Amino acid sequence: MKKAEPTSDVALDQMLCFAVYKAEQAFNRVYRAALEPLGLTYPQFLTMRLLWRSGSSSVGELSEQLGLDSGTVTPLIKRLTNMGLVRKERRADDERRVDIHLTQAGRELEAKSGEVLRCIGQALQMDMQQADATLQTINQLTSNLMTRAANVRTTGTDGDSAPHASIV
Amino acid sequence: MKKAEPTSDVALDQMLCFAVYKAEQAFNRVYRAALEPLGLTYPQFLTMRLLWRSGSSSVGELSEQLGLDSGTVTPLIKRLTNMGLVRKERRADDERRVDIHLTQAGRELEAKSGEVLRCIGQALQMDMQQADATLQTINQLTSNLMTRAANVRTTGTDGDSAPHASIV
DNA sequence: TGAATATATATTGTGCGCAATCTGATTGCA
DNA sequence: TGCAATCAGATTGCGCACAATATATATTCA
Repeated sequence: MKKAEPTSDVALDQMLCFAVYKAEQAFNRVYRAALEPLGLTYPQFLTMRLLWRSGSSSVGELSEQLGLDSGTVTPLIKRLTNMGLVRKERRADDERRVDIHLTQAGRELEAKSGEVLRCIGQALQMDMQQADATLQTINQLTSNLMTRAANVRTTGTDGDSAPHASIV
Repeated sequence: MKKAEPTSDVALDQMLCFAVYKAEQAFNRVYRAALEPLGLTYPQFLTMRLLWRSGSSSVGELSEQLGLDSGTVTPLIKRLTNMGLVRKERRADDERRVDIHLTQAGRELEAKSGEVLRCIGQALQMDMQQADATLQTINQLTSNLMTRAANVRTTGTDGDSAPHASIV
């Protein structure tokens, strides 16, 4: 019986994790260029988009929607505050909460966001169908990973129930 | 004629960039758990995989294969060195180059990598077909983005050549 | 009421990731 | 030979991202 190979013979480019890793890099780089005129980073832009939709939101709501924890969001908000785009206000009826409000400058910045998305849309080079299909595919992947994220360690050596360790 | 909306009405979950962003997060979290016994981070694991394949490699080669610049790779290597997994050696025939060699401990760590990949494979919950299809889809996306990454700013207001700024 | 518990946010420490810059080695060419 | 241009790595500074912890407010319930 053949001993299981360590599979280090599979190149990075054939691994799904690496493909996602590079796709994220690629998006980030395109956004970096497109966002340069606004002076925002990509996570800052996502945060501003949430605020443009809602007007204001608590730190916790933003964290949850972005999938980030307070250790990431708190300093991000601090930078947006320093830029004069948002304002923090402790909620009266629950003083643990801190609401983030757009300032006038923050509201005005939305006008420039359309051009950013147009840039990215152009870089994407996909029609709606293809973009949507890609979206579905990636969401399926994420959904699978999140399901098992908690109980990854339950494996053991249960043979072939894991379909392929080679492309992971 | 309808004025172009800022499209902040599109939720993050419908945006392709955000889907990729979250997929990367998900992979990272699954890997974080699976790599805990090895004491490696995900980028460190990728680097070790390259070295397990090649035995040794220059900083530049590693950077290029990982798609990262020296500002990321140099300190990463330093940490692997401190862990005793690799060793740096200036190349004799070109003293600008620094080769990274596996140590004995570094070589021995490969034995544990199979279990990591088995973990991830299990978390993925996909058969080979599906995983490969997903890989192709994502690589196509990355490839599109990288093509236009350089000349993102060339847009102007050229109307509808960009298929959709809404899902970007 | 008052003490445990839970919740919301902030802080600290570590490790990516990248732009900009620096140093030293190599190459090219006048 | 000698000096500019180039190249390989390293350094610095900033901004995520997350685990662990701290702090302050709310809630629960004995």
